[in-house]
Amino acid sequence: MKENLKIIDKLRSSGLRPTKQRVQIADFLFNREKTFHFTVEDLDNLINSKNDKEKISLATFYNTVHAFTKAGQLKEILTKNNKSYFDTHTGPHNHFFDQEDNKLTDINSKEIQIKNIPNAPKGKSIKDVDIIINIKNDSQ
Amino acid sequence: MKENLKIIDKLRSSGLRPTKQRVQIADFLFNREKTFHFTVEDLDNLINSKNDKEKISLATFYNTVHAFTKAGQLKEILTKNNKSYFDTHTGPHNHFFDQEDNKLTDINSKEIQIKNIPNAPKGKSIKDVDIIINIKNDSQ
DNA sequence: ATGACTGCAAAGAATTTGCAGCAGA
DNA sequence: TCTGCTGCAAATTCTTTGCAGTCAT
Repeated sequence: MKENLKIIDKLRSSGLRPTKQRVQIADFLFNREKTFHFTVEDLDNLINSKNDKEKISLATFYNTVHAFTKAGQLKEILTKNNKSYFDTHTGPHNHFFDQEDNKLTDINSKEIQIKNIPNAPKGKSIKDVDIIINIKNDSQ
Repeated sequence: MKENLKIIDKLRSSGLRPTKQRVQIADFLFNREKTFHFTVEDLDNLINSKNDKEKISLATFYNTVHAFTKAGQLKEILTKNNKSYFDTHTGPHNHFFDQEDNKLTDINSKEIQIKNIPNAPKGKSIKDVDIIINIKNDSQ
């Protein structure tokens, strides 16, 4: 468990106590090369299928994922699926969403440019911009 | 009810029977100047508060709105609210979403340009692109 | 010790479904 | 008449909440 020191630091620096469950979730989410897109249900399945013994409860997945999101360690992504998707890649970038298998894929932020973003209405300011490119199988 | 002939035609041309409920909903949605953004709950409230007598059931609102969407008369819009929003404006355009009062506003399509839309992955093609500009009250 | 966190189960919100009866063609 | 549509209620799905017990500090 030596390699989890940085995970524990990551938790602490977000004001989160490094509980067994959070360390396990954070380890699963953040100790990987490629960015990872998931729903809470995915997390539940993927993590709890490993532990035959101590299952982490759904409520804890929700709590933890929201805590990570609020702390800026995860980013929530919109989809046409009316479900919450999260992304371990928190920098500015956009996504393909495949409505046939409900899968998200990163798009390199450099590739897309939006021009002429209009001003926000009076009294409002722009918080962020979500761009989703919906894709489907080629029509055969 | 003479003016509803075009509504009835609109329904028929989408393969929908012009039932009393659908005509009433379509009349409410499409006989207006400005585009209209709504959730099913909004529709229910707005339409059923008028009819004291015959309320349209929630299931019918869902059925009808989905039928209209499939027929291309409505467009579904993504928001950070994990709720289905619909828009009577079906042409290509984008939206502001105000997370403080959960309201959508149209952005004139001419204003925004996206450059360098990447190619879809192998075997996939782009269906459409959703752009949402999230706004909030000015920080005071 | 104290405050935060977890797990469970129940509640809640949005949406879908099954099906009997009704209504448009 | 016949098929599609409506309305109701129950069911589903995703998410949140309340709270007692547990754990980190």
